[in-house]
Amino acid sequence: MVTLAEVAQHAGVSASTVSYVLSGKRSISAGTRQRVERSIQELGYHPNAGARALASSRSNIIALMVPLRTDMYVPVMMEIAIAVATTARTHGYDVLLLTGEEGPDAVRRVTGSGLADAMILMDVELDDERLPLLRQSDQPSVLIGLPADTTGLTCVDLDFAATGALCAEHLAMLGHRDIAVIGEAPAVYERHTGFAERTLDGLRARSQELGLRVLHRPCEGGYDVMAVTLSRIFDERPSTTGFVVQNESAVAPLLALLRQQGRAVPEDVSVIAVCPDQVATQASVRLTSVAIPAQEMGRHAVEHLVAKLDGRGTDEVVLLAPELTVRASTGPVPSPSAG
Amino acid sequence: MVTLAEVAQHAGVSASTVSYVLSGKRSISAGTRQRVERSIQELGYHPNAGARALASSRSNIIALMVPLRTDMYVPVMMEIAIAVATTARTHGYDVLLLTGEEGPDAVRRVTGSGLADAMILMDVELDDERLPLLRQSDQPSVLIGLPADTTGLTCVDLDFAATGALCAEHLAMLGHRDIAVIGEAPAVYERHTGFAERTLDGLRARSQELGLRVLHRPCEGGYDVMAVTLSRIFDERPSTTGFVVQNESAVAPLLALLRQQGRAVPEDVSVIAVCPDQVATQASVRLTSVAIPAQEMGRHAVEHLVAKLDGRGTDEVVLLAPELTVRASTGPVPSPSAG
DNA sequence: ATAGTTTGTCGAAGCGCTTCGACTCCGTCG
DNA sequence: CGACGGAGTCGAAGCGCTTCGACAAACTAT
Repeated sequence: MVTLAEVAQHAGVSASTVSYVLSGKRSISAGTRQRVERSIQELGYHPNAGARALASSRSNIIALMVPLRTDMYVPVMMEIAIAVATTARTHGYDVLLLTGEEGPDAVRRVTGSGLADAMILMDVELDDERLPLLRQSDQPSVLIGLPADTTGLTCVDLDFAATGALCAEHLAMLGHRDIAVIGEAPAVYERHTGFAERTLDGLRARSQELGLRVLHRPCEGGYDVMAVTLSRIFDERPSTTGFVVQNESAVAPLLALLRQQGRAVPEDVSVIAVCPDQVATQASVRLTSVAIPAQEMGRHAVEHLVAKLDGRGTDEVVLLAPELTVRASTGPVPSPSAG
Repeated sequence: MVTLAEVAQHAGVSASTVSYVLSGKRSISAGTRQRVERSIQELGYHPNAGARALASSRSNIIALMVPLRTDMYVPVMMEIAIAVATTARTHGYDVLLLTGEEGPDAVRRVTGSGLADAMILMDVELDDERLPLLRQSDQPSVLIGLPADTTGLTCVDLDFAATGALCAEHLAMLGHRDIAVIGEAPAVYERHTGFAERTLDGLRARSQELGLRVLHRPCEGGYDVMAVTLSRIFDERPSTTGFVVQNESAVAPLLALLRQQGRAVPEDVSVIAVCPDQVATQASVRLTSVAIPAQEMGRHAVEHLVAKLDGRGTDEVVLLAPELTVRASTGPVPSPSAG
C-alpha cells in the first residue's frame, strides 16, 4: 500500500506539501504540483480513508437510513437511494446504507463514532423517535418526509397536501362530483408516516371548497383485496365517477376490475394515480398521475447536506410542488343519459 | 467527544486495557471489565471509526455495488441490499452503497483507500470489466450473479438454468406441448447479464428432452408492448398453452390481455412466473412461480465475505436451487374438445 | 533601500486507536 | 523451594494523514 510519505519521497517534497496538493488548502507552485501529481499517478496512490478521517475529523461519508419495510413504494425508495449515492459522489462523499432496523441506536452509533459526517433519514414518522437525537446532535441531517414538529430540522418532501388538492381540482374541473380515494394499506396509516394523511387532508379540504364528495378507503395491494374494496365503494356510493389511487400495487388491480365490471376508463370513470411515471405509463390505460419526484428529493437532500457541511446551510422545510400529468385515464364525467 | 483515554482515566485503568475489554483479544479480570464497561456506559463512549480503521487496517465496512439502472427487478435489488445491510450488521459490519456508475474506478478507489474491507457486486455482466481488478486485489469479494469466467471468484446466484428446467418440467408434466417464454427486455440480453440467457438455456435443454416446443420473445414491460408480443405469439403458434414469464412488469399485462382475449387461466393457458412471491400472490390470478431468493442471496454473500475476512472462506460458486410453488395459474392442458 | 506582505515549502505535533513486548503477581510443578 | 507459565495489566510505538506555525524567498509599497 502506497502512503503519502512515499509519494512525497518520490516527488522530492515533504509530506505536508503532498497533502496540500491534494487538498488545495494552500497555494503550491505549478512545478511542484505537477511533480507530485505525476508521482501520485506513477505510484497509484490512494489516500487512506481511515487516516484521513482521523486527522481531519471528516469521514466524507453520508449515512442514509432506509426503511426496513418493503411494503410500499419500493421503487421510489430505491430511486431515492440511488439519487443520493450518485449526487453524493459528485460532491466527494460516499454513502453508508443503514436500515431502519437499528432505529435510534443507529443514529447514536453513527454520530458517536464519526463514521459519517451527516445523515439522511427516509420514512420519517410523525413523531419519530430518532428526531430528538438529531436535534441534540451537532451533525447535519436531512429528513425525507415530514414529521409533526419540524423545529430545528431540515426536511424535503413532496407537498402531499397540494398533491391531494391537485387531484381534487382536476376531477372537479372535469365535472366529477363523487370521488373515491384508494389509499395506502391500513398499516401505513397506523404507522403515521404522514404522507398518506397529508394527501387525504389536502384532497378533502379542496374537495369541500369545490363541492366534491369524498369516500376514502385504505387498501392493501393485490387483486382480491381491491375487488372487495371496489365493490364496497360502488355499493355505498354508486354515483362515484372519479378515483384517486395512492398505492402502486392497487393500480393494476383497480384497472382490471373496472374493465371487468364493464366500466370504461376514462369514459365511465376517471382514475388519477399518485405514483412514479413508470407505473403510470405501463398500466393498461396510460394514467393521469402525480409523479413522486424521487430523484429530485434524493438530490435535494444531499445538496442541502453538503451545503450545511460547508457551513452554508440553513434549517428549512422544502416541499416540492406536485405536478399532475394528464394522460388517458381521466375525462369529463359521463352525461346522465349515458349512465 | 469521549475518547478511549477518558474512559480509561474514568475507570482507573490504562488505555490499552480498555481496548482489550472492547476487543476481547486478551483476558481481562471480571472486576476490571465491569468497571470499564460502566465507565463506557456512563460517559456514553463510542469508538472513533477512523482511528480504529487506521490502527487496525480494518474499516468494518463492506461495499455493496448496486446497478444504476432501474429497468428491472428493482424490488429484488432492494431486497438484496436490505438483506446485505441487515446481515452485515449482525456481524459488526456496515455497508457502503456504491452505484454501478463509477464502474471499475469505484473498485480501485475503495480497494486503494481501505474504505471497505470487502466488496459485494450486483448485476455482474458475463465479461465484466471489474473482474480483473477483483482478481488482482487481495480484498475479498462476492459477486451476486454469474460471469462467464469464475476462476478466482466467489459467486452467489439463483440457479437460473435449473429454474428454466423446472418450469419446463412443470408444464410438460401438465401435458403442455407448446410453450412461450416472455423474456426480459431486449436491453437485458444485449447487456449480457447472463441470468436471462441461462434461464432460457436451461428451459430449452429440458424442453427438448421432454418434447416441448419453445417460442422465446424478449419483451419490455408494459401493457402495449405486451399486447403486440402476445398477439405475435398466438399468430405464430396458436397451439401455445403454456407461458413462462421472466419479467415482473410483464406479468400483470399478460394476465389482463389473456382474460381480455377470453383465454382463462389456468383452464385454457397456464402461466408460470419467475418473480418475487409478492408479485405472484398479488396478481389477479395467484401465480405458480419460481421465487427469486433475494434475501438468501444477500445473506449468503455477506456470510461468505465475513468468513473470508476471518480467514475461513474459500472461493466457490454457489447456485441456489430454485423452488417452484404451484398456485392457481397452472393446470392440465385443455382437452382438444374444449379448444 | 527598508519594512511589510505574499507565496511556497517544511517540520512537527497530534488525531484516537490497536498491539506488541514487558512486567507483576500467583499458582503450580518438579 | 526455586523455576516456570499463565493471567492481567501497562507503556509506548506506531497507523497515515492534516494542519499549524515557522521560515526563506520573492515581491510590493513607501
